[in-house]
Amino acid sequence: MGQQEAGRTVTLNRERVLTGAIELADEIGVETLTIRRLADALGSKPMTLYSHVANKDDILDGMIDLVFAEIDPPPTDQPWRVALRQRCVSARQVLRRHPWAVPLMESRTVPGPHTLGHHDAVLGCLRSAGLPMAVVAHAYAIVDAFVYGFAVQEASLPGGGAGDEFDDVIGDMTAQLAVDAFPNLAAFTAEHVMQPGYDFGDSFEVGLDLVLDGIERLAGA
Amino acid sequence: MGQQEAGRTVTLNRERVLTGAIELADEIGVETLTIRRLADALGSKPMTLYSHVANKDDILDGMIDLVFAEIDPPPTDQPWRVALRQRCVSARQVLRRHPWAVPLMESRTVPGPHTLGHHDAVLGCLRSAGLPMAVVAHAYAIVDAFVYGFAVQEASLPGGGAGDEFDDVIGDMTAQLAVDAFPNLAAFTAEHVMQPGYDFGDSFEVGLDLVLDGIERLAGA
DNA sequence: ACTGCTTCCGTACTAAGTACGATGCCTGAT
DNA sequence: ATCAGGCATCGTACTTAGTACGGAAGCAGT
Repeated sequence: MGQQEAGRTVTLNRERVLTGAIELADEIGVETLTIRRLADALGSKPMTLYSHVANKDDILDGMIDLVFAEIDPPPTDQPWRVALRQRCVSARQVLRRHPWAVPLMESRTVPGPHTLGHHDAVLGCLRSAGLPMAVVAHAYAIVDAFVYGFAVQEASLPGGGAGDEFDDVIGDMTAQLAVDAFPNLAAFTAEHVMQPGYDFGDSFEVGLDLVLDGIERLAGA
Repeated sequence: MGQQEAGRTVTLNRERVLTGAIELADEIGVETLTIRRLADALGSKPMTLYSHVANKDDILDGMIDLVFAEIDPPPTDQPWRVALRQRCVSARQVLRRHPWAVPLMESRTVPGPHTLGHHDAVLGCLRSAGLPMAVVAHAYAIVDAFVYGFAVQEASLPGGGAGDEFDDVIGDMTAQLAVDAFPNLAAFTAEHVMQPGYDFGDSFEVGLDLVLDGIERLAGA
């Protein structure tokens, strides 16, 4: 069993298929992730994977579940705000590693065990703080909306973060028709985005704290 | 020219292809949206579409751009907070009509004219309010993160909103192993989600106002 | 009616998911 | 040591999807 090269070890199993799929998706994206390419990356053959997973959807579901497994749950020995903040920062890091994850979530409606466990932990964090259920519900929905939404925006940014081609794209765009047709966009780009030191990601913690402030205020009422 | 049935009118053009694609995607989702099915829906043939669009990616890009065109820009005769709120509510409605839109955005990096125009209008709303550029940047990033993220979550909810199958899914899940393994999730579901009158969507305006509060506070500093 | 353009579409090639059945290695019993 | 059974692996092939290519069909202007 096993294979000749590429994949390091012996027998394939579900776990190995899924982690391989995640690594491949990180490299080439989910759109271009195919069973054949995945099999190649694992040093295996397409049909072999089907002994360990039901079908491609099963792989996709499993990938999402493993992504949730990567997110640190909120620590239980901290006040809820601190704990929730930590898990959000962790979530953001994970989603940055796997930019395909949030969009994929839209189509997967059956949550896996790690996903459920993670949600359970977050709800536990909020519930044990004594917040009323209605506030817990709002808090979770709002905080995750922000985290997921920020992740989507970061994912759709050109470039991996280097900024070179990003500047090029924006530069070209600006030079063309943008200045006349889209004056605000042009000014914003020139006066802010193109300035040294600008980093879209800086808005994350600003927004997160702002959201947590709001939740806290909600809890007070 | 034209065709025998289905599609209403005569000659095909880019616009008709794109709106047809959007309608089809609303019905069957983007995943299952194929050139062949789209051609069928338009009463045409696969290859015919290629005289009006470059390829499938071009269709996808065009769909996203039309979605942005559907979102009402912030009214210019209102204070920024009111104006921004209105455009966010509009955006949320549009993204609810087109649940596939946000996930699709992740993979499209070339914005179309309507997209640029919309962004320009929102930036104009914030800039004309006299907010400093840094605040404008944070505000836009944070507000849109929330709007997009909320849309993704709503899209991944089971059921279209009827709630029947939603309850079934959750009910089954709860009944199984959930109560022991995921006590917080179980309690949350039983005590809150399953209660009559619960609507996930209610968190949107709560969150939106909370975010806008935060932005306002940011602007004050 | 003829030329040429625009629009359309029939055919066919390639990539991708995956059903089916065969092959070959490993284990435990003789 | 040999052999039967089982399981992981894979070769083949069918189906669906994107799309290149070249031809046909309707219309304008001469």
